[in-house]
Amino acid sequence: MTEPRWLNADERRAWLALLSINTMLPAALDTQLHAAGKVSLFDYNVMAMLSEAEGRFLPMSELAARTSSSLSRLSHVVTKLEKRGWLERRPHPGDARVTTAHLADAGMATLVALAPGHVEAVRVKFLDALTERDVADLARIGEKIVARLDDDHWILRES
Amino acid sequence: MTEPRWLNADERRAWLALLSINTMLPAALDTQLHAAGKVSLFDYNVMAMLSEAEGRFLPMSELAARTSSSLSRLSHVVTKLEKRGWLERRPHPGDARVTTAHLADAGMATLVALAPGHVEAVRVKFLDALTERDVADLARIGEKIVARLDDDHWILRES
DNA sequence: GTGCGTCAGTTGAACTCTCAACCACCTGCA
DNA sequence: TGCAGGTGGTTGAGAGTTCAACTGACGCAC
Repeated sequence: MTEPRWLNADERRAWLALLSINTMLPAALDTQLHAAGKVSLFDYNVMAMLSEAEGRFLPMSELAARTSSSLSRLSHVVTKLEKRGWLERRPHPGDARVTTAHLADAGMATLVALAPGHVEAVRVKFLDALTERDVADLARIGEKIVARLDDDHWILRES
Repeated sequence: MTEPRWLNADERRAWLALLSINTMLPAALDTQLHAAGKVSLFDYNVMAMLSEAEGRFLPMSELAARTSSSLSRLSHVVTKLEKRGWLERRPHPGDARVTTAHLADAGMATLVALAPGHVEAVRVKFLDALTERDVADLARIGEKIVARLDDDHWILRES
């Protein structure tokens, strides 16, 4: 039971800033998306990830990985989005354990309608505060943190 | 209605990384705190902010500002923590609209017991992935983002 | 081919958060 | 002095999230 290493000034600043961003940034983006189309940031992301996948579908577990969420959370949300006609669940032909989530045309249309406003909000609330250099640094540092939290996270697969 | 400015490669990397950190980091710290003492990261932070305040109390609105939360969310949580005997609400002598939240001795004891494990988790899950330089960069960039989201956020008051 | 451990996903209950409505009090101003 | 508007805070309902328990299906071992 050794004395814990408390945080130094920069560590504390970095941690407090991250903590604040963590609550304020999703809140701001949620507000914009909810006003524009009664959609949460998480809902949006689920659909965005599907829209970028080949064939616009993914197994539930892969979709959970790409949204950094639990399967349980995803399952509840997919049920909700399915009721709105934006998504569809289908059994996987090769493995009966697997369910795939497909982005329906109505979901794609919603996404297309929402995307410009959302991207603009991401810029206004976040990216516009930074220089090009900052953005590159943040990408690098952010990916280090992601790697620490999950060493084979999908966002590390490409780059 | 001009064409939206889509994200370039670094912007996309930075945004996706931040989004992932945003869901995974609180989840990891919540898990540790919940295992150690049935406390959420937000609960912990509420008590930590009070412990650092002079006299170990703050008006609800100031506490909300320091935890980047809504007054409503804070009020519910304070009610919960009050039931556990860790906090106490008191009326403000000078202004009857104001309620102050006081950290009780039992709350302070809980915090002291939890702090070493929590700080260690912050290091393991996050800071240890970074160099000194990274931490300084992140602090600087993070504070820029915070400023963009709330230009007189309390963490900007000191530095 | 039967049995056992694991994997993919779902569900319901308990808990948390958000949103809007509300109350009490303070402030300024006529 | 009295009332209009703003501030600080609480509450309840509804939406969302987590956790643990559960179902089926795969796959390998014998």
